[in-house]
Amino acid sequence: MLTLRQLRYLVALAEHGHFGRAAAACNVTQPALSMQIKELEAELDVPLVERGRHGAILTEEGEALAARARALTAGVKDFEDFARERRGVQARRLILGIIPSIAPYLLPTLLPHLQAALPDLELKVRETQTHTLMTELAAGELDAVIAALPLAQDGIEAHALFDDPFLLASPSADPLQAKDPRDLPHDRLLLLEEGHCLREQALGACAISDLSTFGATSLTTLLHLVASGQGITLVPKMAADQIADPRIAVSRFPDPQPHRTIGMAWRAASPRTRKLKEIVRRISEGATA
Amino acid sequence: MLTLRQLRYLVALAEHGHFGRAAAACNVTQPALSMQIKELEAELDVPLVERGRHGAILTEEGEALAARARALTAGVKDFEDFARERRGVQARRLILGIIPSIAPYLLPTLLPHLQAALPDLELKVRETQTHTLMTELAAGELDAVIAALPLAQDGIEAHALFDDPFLLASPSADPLQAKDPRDLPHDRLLLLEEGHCLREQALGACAISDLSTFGATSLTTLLHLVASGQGITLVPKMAADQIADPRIAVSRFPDPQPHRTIGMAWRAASPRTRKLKEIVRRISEGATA
DNA sequence: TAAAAATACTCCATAGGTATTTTAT
DNA sequence: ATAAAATACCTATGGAGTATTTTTA
Repeated sequence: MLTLRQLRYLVALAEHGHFGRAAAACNVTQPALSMQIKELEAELDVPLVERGRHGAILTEEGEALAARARALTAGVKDFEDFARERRGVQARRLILGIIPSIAPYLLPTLLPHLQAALPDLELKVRETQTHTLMTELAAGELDAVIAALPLAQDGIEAHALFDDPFLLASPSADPLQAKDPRDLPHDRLLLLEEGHCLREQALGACAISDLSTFGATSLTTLLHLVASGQGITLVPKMAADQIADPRIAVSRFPDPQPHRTIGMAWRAASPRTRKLKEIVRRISEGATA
Repeated sequence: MLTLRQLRYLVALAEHGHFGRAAAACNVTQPALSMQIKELEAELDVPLVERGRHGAILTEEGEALAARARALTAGVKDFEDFARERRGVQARRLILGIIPSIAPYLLPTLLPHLQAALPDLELKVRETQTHTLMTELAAGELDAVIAALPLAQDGIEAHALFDDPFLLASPSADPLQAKDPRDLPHDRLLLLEEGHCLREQALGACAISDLSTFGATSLTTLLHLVASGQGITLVPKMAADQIADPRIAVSRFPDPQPHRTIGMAWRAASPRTRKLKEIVRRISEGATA
């Protein structure tokens, strides 16, 4: 008979790729975890992990099953939280994931606002790229994620918060007036590195399918490059509003302005759905006001 | 630490409302199940069940948690099936739920057709009302459900199969020509009893919010009543096509014809998604051809 | 007072720990 | 040669069984 323990261990193993470390993460010894994984493989009659000198790497089936196991353990977490919520001792802590291109601009206004409106809420924030955030959200490590839409996927629901238009940043020494984003000089366009959603969104706005130039690792770096005259880039309005460097010229595109929609996502089964919707309401009201 | 066993027992208890019978269903003794439920209550710190002379009835929290537990255990079942599917020994058995107002008309053509097209499929059919079917689907007791849309809900996805128009059945002795369904004489309208989706759909088509007349328990009974001149009713075309009784006059409504859309639903996490989509494709092609 | 669930207890399966061996690079 | 995982073996926990008591309608 399959047990939750086996699923938890599988998730840990997938996470760490190493029996010893996975075991440590579960507060058990390595043989204990090894045995349970072995047991799981026997029960399912599927090899889940390839053992090797450099730790454990999951087979294709192992990965697929680990993903499902993650969803299941997250579901169990929600089950427990739900019970806690019901008995009145609602979990005050809410762990929120935000992408780096929003966090520094949204949080300074958002945190005090939420703190005042929902004083019995202890917000914890984590900041990384969309992909990682969504994995962690699905695994129940985060309660909600704020990032650019679309975010909905299996078991995850997303709600729009506000639109964030893209502006054009160019060197003041050689300024460029924003017109049709599709007519921007590709060879001067600077972007973030692969994996940042901002890169994909900017490419989308410019109707470029691929650009093989080097990618910066942060928006700040990108703006430094623009300031020093190395090229132009697209900046979300939230970020553009805070540019103080006189060497950067910011210009608005004519309508229809290219933009991304920022939204918030959470597990559809989350027991905090009500509170999360409340937060969505407050943020989107705050944004339009 | 929460265990799957506890969730399974909770589901069984919710199902049977009786510790002894729930235990029997789990192939354990009554004290074993009692202890686990007690343990679960202690862990969650929530009373789940009210013990009484007439068995066990779940508290409000108990019901809510049992519903979640059902979804979780279904997820675990899917996890196991997924592994089986992966290792090639795909489950051939597929348990399909169909509502009574479709089954007798769809199955005779559908079953041979599917049998021929997918010979490695062993279909088992269960026939009850939509509500029961959807509960069983969510609990993993069924693999798919064919009923009138909308069926989508949390964790369940649904696809349209075909439209099924409503026709008007009236006594041949006193026939009524189908015109606007909203103009039908309410006092002559006969319907199924509460809980049958056909009743709600018919009421919807006629734009009636409520009708306090007695309800028949099956479409056949309903048609007998019409045949004997007791009133009129709406019949799905599938059923109407098979009416042989000369005492019943069937007439088609002018466009836009009132209709219901028949669809198929399954758990979004089902490992059989591919095969189920294949079935949807075959049925909807068969319907339009 | 009788059906249903809880308790008392005993037993055994199994998860986990420590020590050690095997494996793969 | 050495890190990593498997194996061997022991212990202890806890889940399940039988027998019995308590509860409640």
